[in-house]
Order: sequence, then structure tokens, then C-alpha cells
Amino acid sequence: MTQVARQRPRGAGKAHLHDTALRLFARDGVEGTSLQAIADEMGVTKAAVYYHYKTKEDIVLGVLAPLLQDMTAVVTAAQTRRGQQARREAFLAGFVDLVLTSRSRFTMLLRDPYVLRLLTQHPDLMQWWLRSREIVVGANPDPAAHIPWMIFLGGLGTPMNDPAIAELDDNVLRERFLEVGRRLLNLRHPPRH
Amino acid sequence: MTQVARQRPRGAGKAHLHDTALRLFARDGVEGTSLQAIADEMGVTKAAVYYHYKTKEDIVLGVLAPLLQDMTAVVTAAQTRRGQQARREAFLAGFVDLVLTSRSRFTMLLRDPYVLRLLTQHPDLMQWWLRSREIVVGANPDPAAHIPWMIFLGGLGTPMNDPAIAELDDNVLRERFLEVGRRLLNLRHPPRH
DNA sequence: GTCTATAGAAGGATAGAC
DNA sequence: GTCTATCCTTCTATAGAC
Repeated sequence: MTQVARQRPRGAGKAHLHDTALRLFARDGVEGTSLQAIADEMGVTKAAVYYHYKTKEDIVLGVLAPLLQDMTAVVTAAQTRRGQQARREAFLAGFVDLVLTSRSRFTMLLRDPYVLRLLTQHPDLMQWWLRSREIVVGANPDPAAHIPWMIFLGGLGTPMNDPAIAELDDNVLRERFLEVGRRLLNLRHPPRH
Repeated sequence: MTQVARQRPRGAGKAHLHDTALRLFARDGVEGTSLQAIADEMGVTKAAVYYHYKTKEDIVLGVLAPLLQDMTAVVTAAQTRRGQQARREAFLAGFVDLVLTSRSRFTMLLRDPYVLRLLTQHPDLMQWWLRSREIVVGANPDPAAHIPWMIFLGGLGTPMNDPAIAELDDNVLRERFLEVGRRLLNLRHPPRH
């Protein structure tokens, strides 16, 4: 007969590791988070953590993987649209949703110096970045045209620690993020349904 | 008679330390930069670095100090203006100039997890943040009204590693930053002179 | 102001038992 | 899947000579 699944009293698998590592990475930065700290927070030893991943770098990549996959999916979906304007609108909507559903991962991705170095060493992990820029800025050869998008991208990656903001409902955040995005990317409000 | 000042062949003082530490902190993050790495880059030993500052934290604060002082000055200058609109315009102009003249410091201030923790432990170093928010958002009690400002602030703190952007002239950057700021903060273009 | 030398703690990572 | 025990490296920081 199958083992009775324990309700994650301590330790218990990759999911718990992902949750814990992500929380600490987002709060203290990757290099401000030791494997000891992760293990302590999980209630296990370092060796237990090393059972799931061989190196710290692998943990970081494992934690970021879902976001990178989703970003690729959003870009791909947007690129099926016909017309630049439609592509940009589709991308913006999908992108903002993704930022909301995966906030700490997104903050980690854009803010952490360790992650930035990691990505530049794995150019394949940066494809979403190039493709999203292509959608948003298009083939505009003027580098100055990229700046509003860079500001928007980076701006959504800020922690927004302000407790007043942290209390806001996701729907409110979505509306404000979309509004800022439309203003910066020169999109009109979409038609009301 | 005075000593002939050596032209900083190796080592040579706090200024060199400030430059070197800032460059490495901005590139690799505070916790990704060891005192050994700073010393190596300066061509001295760790002990020489410790002559100038007692701890690593003090180095970080020493490196950030000029920016924090300038931010306070910009806020104070803006607050002497009469009328909310005039205050916001003055602040935005001074703020963008400061970001341009102190870019790596600004990126470090807004992006580094170590710095963020440091600032929350020294609330006096966060006064510029509260005061600038007061100028930009005013007494608006709706936390959602803070979001565009947060995005703008955080967005200007992104590294903008893109080599195409790095090549841009400061005057071009200033214009684009100001334009984005005005759009997000609902300011009209200032009158042409 | 800079050096050598070193203390003492913490970091990432592995071996082998259970 | 988790443990104990351990290795080796790197880290911050200090003492004391020049």
C-alpha cells in the first residue's frame, strides 16, 4: 500500500524548498541568503537541501524556471496576433498578469545582481527579454525609443515595500499597471466590452 | 613645503576607494563584492581598505552618502516653491538631473537588497523618500495613487545594461526621463523659454 | 597609509550512515 | 529524504610592524 503523505510537517520536498528559497531570495537577495538559512527556515539541515539540487545556482534556476517559462508563453501568444498594435496589447495584458501572479519571482529576476549575472551567462534565458522588446518597441532603430519600456519593465520589478501598496487588491494593481503601461507604450485604452 | 601629490599610482586615499567600491557594488551587488575584491582592484591589501573604514557597512554608507545628501537638497529646494504643480516640476527636474549625475549610486540605492535592508534599519536615511513622495503624490490618501511614482522611481533605478542605451548622450536620456516622468505624474510640458 | 599574519566565523559542498 | 560529520575556501575584521 502507498505511504501516507505527511502534511509537510517539516521538510517534505521540492515544493517546500521552492517556496522557502523564493521567499528568502526575494527578501534578502540570493547572495544574502545562505543555504543554511534556507535549511533553518525549512526545519532541515543543509544536506537535505542538497538532496534536491546539486548547487546553489541550480536552486536559483529552479526557483526562476516557472516565471521564465510563463514569460516565454506570454511572448509566444502575443506574437500570434496580427498587427503590431494587437500584439502589443496582448503582450501588455499577459505581462501584467504574469507580474501579478509571480511577483516575488519577477522582482528577483529584475533586481537581484546575482540573477543578472547568471542570466548574462545563460543567454538562452534572456530570449524572453529580446522578444518582448521586439514586440513593444518594434524595429525602431532609435535606442532612445527603448527607454520608456525599460523604465516600465524595471519599475514593475521594484519591491513596493510600502505597506499601503501591499494591501491593495490585485485587481486594483492590474488596472494601475495597465494604465501606466499604456501611457508609456503609447497604447489607447482598449474598447469596453 | 607641501608633499608632491602622487597621481594615484596605486592606492591613494578615500576617493580611490569610493570609486572602486561603487563600481563593484553597482556591478556585482554589495554582498557579491568582498573587501578582498575591492582591495585587489585598487592594488592594495584588505588592511589598507580597513584603514579608511572600520566595517563594510561603513563603506556602503560612505559610498552612498553623496547621493543621499543631494537627494535631500533636491527635495528641500523643490519644497521652497509655491504651488503643488511648481513643486512637482522643480522636483522632477532636479531628481532626473541627480539620477543622471549619480547613476550607479542611484541604481545601487534602489536595487541592492543589502542597501534596502540597511536603509530600513536607519530610517533617517529614508527621509528623502518620504519627502519626495509627499511632493509627487501629495496628501492623496489613496494608496493606488502612489503606484505610478513607484514605477517611475524604480524604473530609473534599473541598470539599463543594453549597450545601445549606454551609448546615449545624457541630454537625450534627460529628455526621455523627463517625458516619462511627466506622463506618469500628470504634468504638462513646461513652457518653452 | 600600507604591509604581513592571523584569528574566528560562515560559506558552499560532499561522504556515508540510517 | 534526512541526518551527522567533515573539508576546504572565503569572508569580515584585528594586531602590530614599517
